[in-house]
Amino acid sequence: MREEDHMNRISSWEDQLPSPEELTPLTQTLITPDLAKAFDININRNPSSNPPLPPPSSEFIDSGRPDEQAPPVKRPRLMWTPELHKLFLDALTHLGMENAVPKKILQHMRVDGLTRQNVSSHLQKYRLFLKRLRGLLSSECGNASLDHLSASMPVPHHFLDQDGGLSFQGEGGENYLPSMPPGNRQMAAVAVETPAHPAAAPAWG
DNA sequence: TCGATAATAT
DNA sequence: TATATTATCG
Repeated sequence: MREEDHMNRISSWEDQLPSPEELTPLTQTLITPDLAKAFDININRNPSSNPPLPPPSSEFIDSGRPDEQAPPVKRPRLMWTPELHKLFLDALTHLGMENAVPKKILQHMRVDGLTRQNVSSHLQKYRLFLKRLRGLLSSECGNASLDHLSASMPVPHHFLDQDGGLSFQGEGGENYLPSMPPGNRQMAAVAVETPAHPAAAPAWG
């Protein structure tokens, strides 16, 4: 039940996806469908529609205990939902890759329950992703400008694949360009205990 | 203390 | 196997 509920949340963002043409053409020029395919860009799609944002927070971890044994609380595995990743990219876009340090990213995301290490880990994976991306790009077209570009700004994942592989896109018609929502960034990190997915398709990596 | 990288666990 | 978590180093 939990898994389905979770998957339902994911489906919502994709359900409200705008047209690919509405997205910034820059990424489409940068990342070709083949490239996206190379990274196995795929998202679980579910025939259900749920509200964009997941239910309230799980509020794991209670650090309101100065003394006593605090840390024996096992932190469930954090799952980086597309929404979380969007906030992550949003922070990166605003801060810039140069100033994109876990701490600042964490502060910018303002996600309850999210720790700096979570962001650090995700940032590590993301940088690894960009690294591979750059490698492929420079190897393909041998263009150095792409190298600078990907190094100076976060590369949004606006991949589109007709075969079913789809990438991340804005929820309500917004893309990953620097756009600060009014004040609706009250989001909580959701974590699931057990994967329950035998071969869960990776979100973007 | 923080950030980056490597190693480990699930 | 891929991912997040943990550990180690600068």
